[in-house]
Amino acid sequence: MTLREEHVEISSPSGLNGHAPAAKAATIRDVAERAQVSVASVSRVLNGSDAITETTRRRVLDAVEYLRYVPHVGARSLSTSRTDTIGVILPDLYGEFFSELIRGMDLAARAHGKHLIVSSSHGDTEETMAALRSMRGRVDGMIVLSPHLRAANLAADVAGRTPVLVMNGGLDEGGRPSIAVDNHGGAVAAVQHLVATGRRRIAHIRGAAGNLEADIRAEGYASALDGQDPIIVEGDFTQAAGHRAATRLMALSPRPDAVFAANDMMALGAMLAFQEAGVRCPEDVAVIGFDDVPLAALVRPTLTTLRVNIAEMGRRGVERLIGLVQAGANADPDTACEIVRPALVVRQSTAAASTAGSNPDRTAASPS
Amino acid sequence: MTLREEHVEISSPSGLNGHAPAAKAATIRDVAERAQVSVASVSRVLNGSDAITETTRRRVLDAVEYLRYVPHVGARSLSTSRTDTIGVILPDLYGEFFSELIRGMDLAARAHGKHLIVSSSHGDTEETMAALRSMRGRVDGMIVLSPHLRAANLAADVAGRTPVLVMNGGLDEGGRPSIAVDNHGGAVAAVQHLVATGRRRIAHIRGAAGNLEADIRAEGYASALDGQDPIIVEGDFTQAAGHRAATRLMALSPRPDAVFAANDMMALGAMLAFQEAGVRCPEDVAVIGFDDVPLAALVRPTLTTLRVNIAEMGRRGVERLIGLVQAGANADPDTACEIVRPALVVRQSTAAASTAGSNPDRTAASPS
DNA sequence: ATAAATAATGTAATCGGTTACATGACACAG
DNA sequence: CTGTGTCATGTAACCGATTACATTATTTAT
Repeated sequence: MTLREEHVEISSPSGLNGHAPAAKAATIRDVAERAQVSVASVSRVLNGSDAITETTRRRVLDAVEYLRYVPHVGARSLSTSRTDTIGVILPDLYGEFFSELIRGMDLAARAHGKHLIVSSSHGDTEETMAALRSMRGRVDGMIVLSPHLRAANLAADVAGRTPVLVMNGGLDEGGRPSIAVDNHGGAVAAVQHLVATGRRRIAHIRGAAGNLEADIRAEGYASALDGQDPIIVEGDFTQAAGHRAATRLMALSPRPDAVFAANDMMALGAMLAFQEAGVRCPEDVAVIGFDDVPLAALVRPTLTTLRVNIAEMGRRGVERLIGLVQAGANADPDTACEIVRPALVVRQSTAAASTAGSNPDRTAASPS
Repeated sequence: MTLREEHVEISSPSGLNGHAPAAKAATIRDVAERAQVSVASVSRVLNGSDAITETTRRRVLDAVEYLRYVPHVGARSLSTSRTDTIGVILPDLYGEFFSELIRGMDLAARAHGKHLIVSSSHGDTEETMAALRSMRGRVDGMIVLSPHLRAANLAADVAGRTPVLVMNGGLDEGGRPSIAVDNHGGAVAAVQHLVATGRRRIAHIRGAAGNLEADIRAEGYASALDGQDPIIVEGDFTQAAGHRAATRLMALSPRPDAVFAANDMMALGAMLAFQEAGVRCPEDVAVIGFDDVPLAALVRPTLTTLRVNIAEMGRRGVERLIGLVQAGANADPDTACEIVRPALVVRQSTAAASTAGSNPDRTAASPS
């Protein structure tokens, strides 16, 4: 006991609501002192682990309440070497894809009492590494999204002991735990759908060069063409690129009667370009996208696409990572690559040249 | 010096890349030992504060590199009582509004070397408080978005010493540092624009009841009507609500010749409903939204709306909060309410019944 | 009644940084 | 050659939790 007087605190004049004035944050020792117990007991009550008398528990909880005590996270993490935080490194934060992903991750994280640190790297490999380094030690595990295979693997390296879950769309992860969309299968399904609805000249607007998912989708497209020669134009996943690509496709003769765009935004851009040029969709040209962003159901004609349940994927990612963290240095390294299979969602944009109708099948909330 | 032998480390057989085997994470003491300096010097080098010989600096940095040393964040935060992390509590994570906001915040955070913890509360006041409590001590400051005035104020209370920046759309923040959209001014501008383009029966589709921003926009609408009686139908910010509301408006006679929806998603829903019913936009009815989500420029007719630079708002928020954190218990409490004025973006949906054309004035990138 | 087992609580070491203060080295003036 | 000031570095206390182990109280067995 120090020299400080020990008498019971006189309820402060301003303490009308029964709270301490608290000029400085209370520590576990303050709580212990006020509850007349040891710091060990306080810790035990707060972590619900050991056997504790009901009396003690009450006393501690009252003191906690009165002092508005919140454990110091840093101190806790210092002794437990856990942070209850997981880091997410994204190539970008723009667009509905990432917002959906974060939503799913947040859901899972909350459910497990974890916190989420997000950071974007603007697609730059070097920045990805920087983000990673700065997160190291701050999180119990990380989820890294990168369109480049190399970046993701480097990441897992730099991370050292920190578990890393890779989500970069590549299936071949060299034994790293990962989750990936079946881009190949999705592309094949898209082409087959177009073929099945009678299309014969199917073009592809591909994603950014060097982007792993773009490559795989393009490859899937080419492999599914039944005899027809591939018609591929470059894109970069933006709506503007889709617009430009469609313009180039219209200049071809014979003009393609179907377009498989590597993502929805490009598909939308293409649809607008066709519309502006008086080329009717789906009558003259069918359009199919990839992702099923909410927008796909809001445009007219509504867009046929391959649905990836993005939020669900984010949820799974977090859950999987938490598993990895708990496994720790255990055996059973969970080295699997989980594959998410996109589902074909047929809407108006690929109708067989005679169907119409209105079926706004999804809605999107927006706040403010 | 302990009993452990002190001889120079034999370069490990696996250390081909010049790195330590590192079975456990290196501490500052390991670095000090390897660099043959004291922990104080290591700390000084790493924090760049004090005077340090070039020789020492090199030795330390080499050791850091070799051991892949990363300071333990918890320990650091324990002694400095800083976390270099800021928390963001959102009512929801759904939709483009929040994704844009987070994007802007991330940008600013990175620029200042801060980390971002995000969490959503699903609009529930109780959950907002829970999120807040669990973040307390984990962050240096928080940004709280809440559509309910009460929640935001409670939040600032619960936070205790942690600085809180409120962004809830309410202008009257009782002296709390805040950033808010000028919802009233925006609504007035919307109505005035409709009046100026010759509309005479202007209806309003309002946002969710109890939502502060919805209330203010509705109030602004009513106040700007020049003599005309208000025509207000309920909504909840979703596209589906806009659709339903428009259906009800079409049943009125005489039918309104203009609709001001409290956000873009409802405006889009309304436009679709009109379109399906054969009511032409803008010829028969003008539609104006609020927010300027990327989608607004992608639909046909393109949507006139009030642009709020959401990402910029997020950036400002973080910057402002960092200011608050640095000010600390200083005087000059920075109690201002910063106001963001939305800008009218005129597009096709409010053309004066004779204009047409194609002007896809914005594009949106999407990744995968 | 006493020993042994069990339950509840307390004491103090520990985690890994930062930093006030102490110490040592060195230069230069006298 | 000594004293003094400056600069670089080292020592050790401290931040606030957790938890192994020690201690005390309580129950049960004999």
